[in-house]
Amino acid sequence: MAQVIGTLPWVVAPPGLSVAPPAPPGLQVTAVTPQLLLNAQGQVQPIQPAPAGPGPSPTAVAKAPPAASSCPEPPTVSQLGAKPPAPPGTEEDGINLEEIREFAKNFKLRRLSLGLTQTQVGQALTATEGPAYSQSAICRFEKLDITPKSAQKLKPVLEKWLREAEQRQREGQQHLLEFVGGEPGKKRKRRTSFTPQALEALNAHFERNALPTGAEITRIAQELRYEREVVRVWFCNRRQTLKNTSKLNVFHVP
DNA sequence: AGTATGCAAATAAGG
DNA sequence: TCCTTATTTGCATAC
Repeated sequence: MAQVIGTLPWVVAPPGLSVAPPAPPGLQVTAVTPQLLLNAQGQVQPIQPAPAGPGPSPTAVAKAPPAASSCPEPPTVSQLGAKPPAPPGTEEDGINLEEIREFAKNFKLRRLSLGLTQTQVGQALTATEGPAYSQSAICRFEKLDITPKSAQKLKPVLEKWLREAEQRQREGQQHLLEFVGGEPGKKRKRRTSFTPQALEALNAHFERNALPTGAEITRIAQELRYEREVVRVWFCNRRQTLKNTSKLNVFHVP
């Protein structure tokens, strides 16, 4: 059977490594994130020409699609619980929902006892070997706003971390939020944030050709200064989004 | 300040 | 290798 943690080739990016931007002036390194301090990833971000307005106004993102958000979303744990017959022993695809619910509740309680925020837990998990999760993930887990499958995957990770965190507290609370363990670095690649300029360019390319060849993707990537893979995936996702939205519109003619 | 959440990157799985 | 489809997950920001 498939196992918990997937096997990702993405190497963990040790925080605090210096980027070597071969890029021209006006280089931008990943949008500043308030929640996570570590950026690393050593990814060269896109150049940022002259936007438009010299004004200091920060807000300038353009909303393209009107958004018809109602895709076939998978049911979350909490939703499943609201089903008619949901007596003791609720199970979904071999997953004990009750147990997960209980742990989620418990987890939150114990997290609070440790005096930690979701953000801190997320950071701790990120610093850890093994899978990393964000504040969002912790939040969703506690609320059970995730699929049973995801919850099942998260549970052991949180369980282990919590146990060790409590133990560390018990002993000298030396190193607050860190712990070693788990396998070698297997972490999800950090999510790329495209600049509005880059998105504009990407969309322009997409309009001309939604299915660029490998060579074209390479060119675009170089032009925009993003990893080729990132650009390739962008096109895949863009196609998917387009397909999904138009599919919806067929049945929803306003 | 923490937490919740919308949109969309990133990933998994089957060609 | 890279596509599609389905899904997981996180950045950014709203609350």
